[in-house]
Amino acid sequence: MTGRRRWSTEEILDTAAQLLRSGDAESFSVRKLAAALGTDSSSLYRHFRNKTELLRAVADRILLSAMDGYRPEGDWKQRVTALALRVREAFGQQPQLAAVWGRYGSGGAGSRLVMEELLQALRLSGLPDEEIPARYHRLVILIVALIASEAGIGTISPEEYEQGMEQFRVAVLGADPERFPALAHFARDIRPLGADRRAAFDELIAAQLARIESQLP
Amino acid sequence: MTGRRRWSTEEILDTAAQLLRSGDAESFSVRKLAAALGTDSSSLYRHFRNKTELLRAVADRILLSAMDGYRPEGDWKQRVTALALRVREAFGQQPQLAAVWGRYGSGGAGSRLVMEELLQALRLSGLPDEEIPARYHRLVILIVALIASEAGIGTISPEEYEQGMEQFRVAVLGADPERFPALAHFARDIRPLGADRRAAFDELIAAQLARIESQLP
DNA sequence: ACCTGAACACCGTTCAAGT
DNA sequence: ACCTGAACACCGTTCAAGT
Repeated sequence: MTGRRRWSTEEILDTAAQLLRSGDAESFSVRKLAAALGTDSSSLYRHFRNKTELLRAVADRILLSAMDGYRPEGDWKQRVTALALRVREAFGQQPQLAAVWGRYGSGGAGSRLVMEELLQALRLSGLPDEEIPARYHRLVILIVALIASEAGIGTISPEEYEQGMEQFRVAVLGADPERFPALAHFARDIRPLGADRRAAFDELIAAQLARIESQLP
Repeated sequence: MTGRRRWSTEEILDTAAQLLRSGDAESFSVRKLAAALGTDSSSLYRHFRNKTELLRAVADRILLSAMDGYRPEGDWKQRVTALALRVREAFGQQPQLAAVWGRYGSGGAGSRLVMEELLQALRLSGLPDEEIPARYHRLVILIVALIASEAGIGTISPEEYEQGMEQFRVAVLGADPERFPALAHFARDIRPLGADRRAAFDELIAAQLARIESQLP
């Protein structure tokens, strides 16, 4: 409408982040982003090689915002826990970005901040330097997998969620006690995959940190 | 070509599984499945409400095949570990089904077998019955998250993988030692998210089992 | 009663042609 | 030098019309 106009990469990322934050984020597309910018989708391919590269850049900003105002506090275990929770929290608001991050990583300024803090915390644990990269790697795998998995469940549409719960109930509550004695016995207490994620997150991280601690020289 | 023909749900699932197993599985679509069956995609909507329901049914068969020939062996920890590895192995061949499973679960005969075996193993641990559902839930979250996350990384296209590695290397190897001392120090030993998944899987499960053990009454 | 063709409302990405 | 329109090659899903 206003004629041609050059968009900076920054403006594009901002608009994308905004679009993803808004309610209908489930159906983000390059075409919708272009429409929000008042241009055609083809113009965006000057700034990004493909949709993944664009989303990775936005995911990195989530990490950046997660680290905003961060101050390390407490012992190494508290620092790792606080860091993991911050990242989880930040992606909890943007579940589809969490999925991108889980698959491709982000590889920008935000991920550098997170990596640095996690490594610094581990260095305080008393682990010898040679053992830190492997422990670091496992912690990253754990944290990323838990956050991306939770986010994936968080973007299920209500109809699909209901379909899933229906089948879950049939499988669990309808289990024949002869063939599935344990399942029948616990049926009423078995929770679906999306339940109690925060508690499970805390506990699974704590277990891994306890494991590291128990193996200190 | 042979004129009209009624497809059983079984035949559809078989063909879908076969299609997903074959090389170009990355781009599975309802239309391609219909083409493989020699019919139109619209016919399939008589058997499934939507694509997710279809894929969930196929994912359940993966669990069924994972449990094929399974015999529990060893103590409870060995049983949990063996079970988790079997499921991981089965989905390793079908990564896009792992993604569906991680998001929606399967809720069929296969998932019932897995739930039963996991609960039976936990019952042998010595945990009191009241504590079993919560521990079970955490283990499921952990196992599902790790398998789905690994599978997600496994379906990245070579070009996208290379793009990601490029940015990863820049972020890690290019870290300024002043601002990122720990990252710069460990740069050469930091691995990408997809590396050493099997070892990380084993170790993260083991940590959780050790945690349960340490909290036995 | 069952199946199908055609359509609807979308995608990501490319590239010749325009200004 | 930059942007755009139009096209390519797809999607999942619905439903009137056919047999």
